Amino acid sequence: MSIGEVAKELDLSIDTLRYYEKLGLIKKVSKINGKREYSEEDIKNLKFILCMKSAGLSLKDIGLFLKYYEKGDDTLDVRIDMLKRQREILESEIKEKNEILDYLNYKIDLYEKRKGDK
Amino acid sequence: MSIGEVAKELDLSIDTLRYYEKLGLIKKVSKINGKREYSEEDIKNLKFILCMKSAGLSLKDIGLFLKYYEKGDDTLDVRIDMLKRQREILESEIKEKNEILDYLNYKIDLYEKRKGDK
DNA sequence: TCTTGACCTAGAGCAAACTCTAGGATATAT
DNA sequence: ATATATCCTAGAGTTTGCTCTAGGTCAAGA
Repeated sequence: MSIGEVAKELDLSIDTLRYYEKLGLIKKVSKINGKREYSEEDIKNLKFILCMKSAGLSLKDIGLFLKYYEKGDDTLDVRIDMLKRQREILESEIKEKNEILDYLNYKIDLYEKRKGDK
Repeated sequence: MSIGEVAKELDLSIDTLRYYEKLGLIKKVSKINGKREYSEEDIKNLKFILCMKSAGLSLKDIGLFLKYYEKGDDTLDVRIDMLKRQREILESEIKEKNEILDYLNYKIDLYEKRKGDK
């Protein structure tokens, strides 16, 4: 898959794909005729990165995690810790966002009522 | 309340408080002896800003919202729109984060099982 | 043949949201 | 009287995560 196709598929910019590679989040993508050709493996890894990103990890932490991952099972504990810590963050974010959602709903209600009053 | 007290109370840095003021998110805080003295009103406004921030609005958008707010009821519609748009964003964020949470749980489970296997 | 489109590199630039620095004032405790 | 803590301003610097620029290669279609 060419970089343009991957970008479309994953909804990233071409620049971002090259940027992640430069940061070392994915290995150097193999090239054909000087052009990147992404393997299924590459795409799987990119999807994982996006997932971790949605979980709220910074690119730096994702890189760290992946480095541990490459070291194999010796690093299972560290990785579990990272995931658990992130899970806590995620849980409190969800909780907070739900509260804010309630507040927004309350506020919208209030405004709509006031609109009707005029 | 002094700036230091407010910072502690709202869990912001002193710099951030001055920064928000400089951006015009809150009015110039009155000063006693050249030192800021925050009123209850100021604190209420700061809390509102933090709330909007948690809802995911940028400082710029918060400033915009507050500007509309000051203009009074003529701007109700715009403000309702902003809040509704933000509500949608928030809802999809919550949904996504819940999915990621499921994934994290799955992943952690997997890892813990593997740990037991060794 | 010419030109269009997709790709390449290295490095500069950008927006957001802080955070820090330098240099200084003031007030309270010892 | 001196040291410590807290505050002040203006403006520079930082971090994150891109995004854009300049200058160039290469293959395919009109």
